[in-house]
Amino acid sequence: MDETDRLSKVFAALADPIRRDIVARLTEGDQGVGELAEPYDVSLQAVSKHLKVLEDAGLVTRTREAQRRPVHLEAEVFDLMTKWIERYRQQAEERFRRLDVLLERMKDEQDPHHARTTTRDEDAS
Amino acid sequence: MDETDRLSKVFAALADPIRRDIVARLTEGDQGVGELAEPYDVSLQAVSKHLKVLEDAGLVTRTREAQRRPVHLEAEVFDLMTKWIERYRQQAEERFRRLDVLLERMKDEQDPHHARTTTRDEDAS
DNA sequence: GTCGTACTCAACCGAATGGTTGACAAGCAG
DNA sequence: CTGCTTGTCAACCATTCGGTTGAGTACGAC
Repeated sequence: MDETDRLSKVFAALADPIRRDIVARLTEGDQGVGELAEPYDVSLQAVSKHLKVLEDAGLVTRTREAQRRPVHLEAEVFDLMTKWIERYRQQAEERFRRLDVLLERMKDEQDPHHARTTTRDEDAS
Repeated sequence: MDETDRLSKVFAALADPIRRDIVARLTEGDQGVGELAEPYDVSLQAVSKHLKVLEDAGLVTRTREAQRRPVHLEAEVFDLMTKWIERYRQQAEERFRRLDVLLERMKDEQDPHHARTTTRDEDAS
């Protein structure tokens, strides 16, 4: 499984509110499937499926401890997302910064053509 | 649309590799639908749909400029994700830090029961 | 061994997703 | 007005997704 694929699975896993909530609650410590399922108005099997999705995304691992199967959060995967987001956020912000500089320069030059249809997109191109 | 809903849509939008790539390319500047569609082996209509998903998630806005409809990246939405991720990442890391302290204390006390079946999950519970 | 606990697996179902093609709309260019 | 460009909308289709119920498995308690 390559990184693109992994990233897709992580984002898809966190697209579901129940799964996001499970991840949130797991930061408090490992929990069994039954405990995790309790707050939601769905069957235990449904939660078991959600956990499989989280596991496939690498967000969670499941071990065995007597009859219980404690679920453990693997927080390192967050890094993958954070890296992706930060990379493009920074690029986007850099672009906006350059745009601001450009606009500032245009203002300084007192450009008489400045009054023409100045849509944001035209400025940015 | 509440924040949970919004977050779900953003994550879902970025779960698709084509949509992630479009977002990445838009950091270079606004682009028309045709330009955006060119690299992918899917129809223009398919890309148009992808853009609608990104727009519904608030990641992108579409304006009109003659026949073209330039697509513009709204980088602020990244913040929503980053906040969510960071919150739980930090909680998770805090928990691991506490766990490390606990383990350290156990070691210091030279606990003679330490040799029993020591799975990672047991340690964490 | 038998019972209860804690789950998972399998089959099914309706809704959503990602793709297609075909028809339509909005705006220049002649 | 006609035609070309640039997209969108609508209908359809196969696959995936999130849920269900029912059966099965793994383990500890008795």
